[in-house]
Amino acid sequence: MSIAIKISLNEGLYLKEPQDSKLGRKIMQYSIEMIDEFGFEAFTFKKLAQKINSTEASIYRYFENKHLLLLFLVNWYWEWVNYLIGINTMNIANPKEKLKIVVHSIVSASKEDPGVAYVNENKLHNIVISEGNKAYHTKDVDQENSKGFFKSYKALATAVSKVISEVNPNFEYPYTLATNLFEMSNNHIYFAQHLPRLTDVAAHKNKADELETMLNYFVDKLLS
Amino acid sequence: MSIAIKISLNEGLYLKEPQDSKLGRKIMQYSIEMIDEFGFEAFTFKKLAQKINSTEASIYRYFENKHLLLLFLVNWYWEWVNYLIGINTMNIANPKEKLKIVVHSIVSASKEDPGVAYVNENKLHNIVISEGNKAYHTKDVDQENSKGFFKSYKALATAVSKVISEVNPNFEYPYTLATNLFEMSNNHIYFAQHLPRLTDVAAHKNKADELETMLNYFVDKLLS
DNA sequence: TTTAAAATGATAGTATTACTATCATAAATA
DNA sequence: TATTTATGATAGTAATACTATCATTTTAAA
Repeated sequence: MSIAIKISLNEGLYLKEPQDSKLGRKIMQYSIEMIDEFGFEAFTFKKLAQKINSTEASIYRYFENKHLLLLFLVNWYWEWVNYLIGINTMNIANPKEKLKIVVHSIVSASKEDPGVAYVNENKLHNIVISEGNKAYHTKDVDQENSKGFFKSYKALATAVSKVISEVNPNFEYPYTLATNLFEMSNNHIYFAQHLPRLTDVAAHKNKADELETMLNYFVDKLLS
Repeated sequence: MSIAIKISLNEGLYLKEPQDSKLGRKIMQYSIEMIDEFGFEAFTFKKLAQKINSTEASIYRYFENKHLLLLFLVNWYWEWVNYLIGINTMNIANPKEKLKIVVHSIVSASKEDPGVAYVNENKLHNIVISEGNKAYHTKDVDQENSKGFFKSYKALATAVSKVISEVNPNFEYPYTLATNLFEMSNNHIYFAQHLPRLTDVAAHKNKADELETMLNYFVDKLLS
């Protein structure tokens, strides 16, 4: 028996659901690899087409452009994290414990294997870390937002903010803290790797553990 | 009498110092205007050349490409904030008070007028908010970092982290908190404007004041 | 003031990017 | 088997991101 996970995303993000066809899944798999390897700026549909022995035209049948592909991938990751949080905190009554699990899920999502063959969660996580905020730092944010292209991120922020409010109902900034957890998580992994003077997370050791400890410290202090 | 402020930046950021010539200053002034208006992606040297009645070739004599121009502008802003912090906290003995002034300087830097005619600090601040992290989210970070292209940001982070450590010498994450203050400041202004579900800062009211209150709350809680 | 040097303008050209369009063929489905 | 549907092959276009060359203007030195 195998359980197939398919994450449903806003239909405006793609022209044709890539998860439903061989070519579509190849596009996902190899775009993740190539963006991770060469960076989003250097990534083009032409290069991707060559890599997977297809054509530019075929890829354009799935995604309007590479920005929407990035948005699709990033949304996929956010959905995945949200899904994980849901599973991992299921049946946990204690809010504090719940929030610890949330933090752990954010930091370690890429280590859990969902069994989606065409998504390398580790590489996708790297993309979210390095290129993720390009997904919403664009002149078209408002228009894209009105189409629901950031729904997954908002849903995730809302879910986490609820746990935060459970821990401390008087805390005035649950949404801020929620998004800040994601942003910090991404930023400080990136800083530790590339700009170590901007963080206290050491580059050498087990970054994820250190990051998790740090986030938990911030959370505890802020909600006490 | 007039005091001319000239912010010195890493020489690798430009081919020819733009602050020293009429054309150079025009490039700074109008690139700020155009990036703010149309966004970094849509901004090109060709369009800028047309705007200022110059040529692409001439602009390329000042900056290798638009990414380095962005880096230059963002560094300029970081230097400017650092300079302001230095001035504003001068002769303030109490660390807590000092840190409050630091926070205020970060949030309100763009409101202070340095008398640099060719830099609209307000628009530049918008650029830092919307496009700032593209400055260091690139495949060439490591190489650019080794050339000192992020020195200004690091210097700023170091300066703020020192004040943080003055307030609480036992706090283990002074650099993290310092950079987090900048990132939060930028993010939550942006969120309030474009993705309000991601923040507790209200879009309508005086965002800067609200943001400042929020940052002070975070700082106080974390350092208590 | 002349002269040389430096800065800018004018123009052209190239490889790449980001697409769109059309038609043929292969694969899946009814 | 017929017929949608998906993909491939190919071509073409406008814009981008440059580089190169030479003429002209501006500035600074002699």
